[in-house]
Amino acid sequence: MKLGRDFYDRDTRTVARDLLGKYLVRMWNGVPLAVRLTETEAYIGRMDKACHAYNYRRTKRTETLFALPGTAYIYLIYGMYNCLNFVTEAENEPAAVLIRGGEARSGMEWLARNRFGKGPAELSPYQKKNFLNGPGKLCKALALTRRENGASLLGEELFVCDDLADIGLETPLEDRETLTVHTGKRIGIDYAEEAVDFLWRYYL
DNA sequence: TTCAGGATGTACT
DNA sequence: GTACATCCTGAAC
Repeated sequence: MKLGRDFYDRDTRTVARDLLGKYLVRMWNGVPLAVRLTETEAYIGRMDKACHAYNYRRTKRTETLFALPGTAYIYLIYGMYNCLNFVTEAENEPAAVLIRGGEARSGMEWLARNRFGKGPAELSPYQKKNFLNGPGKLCKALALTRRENGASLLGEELFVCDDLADIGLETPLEDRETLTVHTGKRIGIDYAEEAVDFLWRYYL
């Protein structure tokens, strides 16, 4: 089933946890690229110094964080990489889940081409091991850039579902096993004072 | 396998 | 001008 607005319209930490094991689907040249989500982080503007919209700071960049839940927030980081987030909680409550990592489930040809400019068979062991284990890597493989900032997650082009049958594929048995969710401190936010210790990173 | 260093552009002070 | 929710390469071990 495709996740609807109600899924995103909840506490951001709950959404971040519940997204683990779900499938992010990106339509690309008429083909579904599907990634099983394995790592997420929560960012909550009203109380979190690590959030771009901390204390409701509203700028051109953070505007998307104030949008309806179920909106994609994509920003440029370090001048060359894009990071994908899902906007959560009520409209005008700036919060989102950063998508930090996943595993390829469908559209491997395109994912590999987008990521490394070559086919899956040509990838080195190192490239396979580090295929989608980072927010910039995931965006590159899915060809997501700031052009998609503000896009809806409830349409046909970009969405999340809990079963690969939703895109006409079979869900692997291993994906049906009980999930073990780990929590930890978020990555790369050393500047965020007390918020560096929040255990708002979730991973399988 | 780990580490240092560099790439690169924009948002915000 | 400074920092940034990152990633890759090459060298050392």
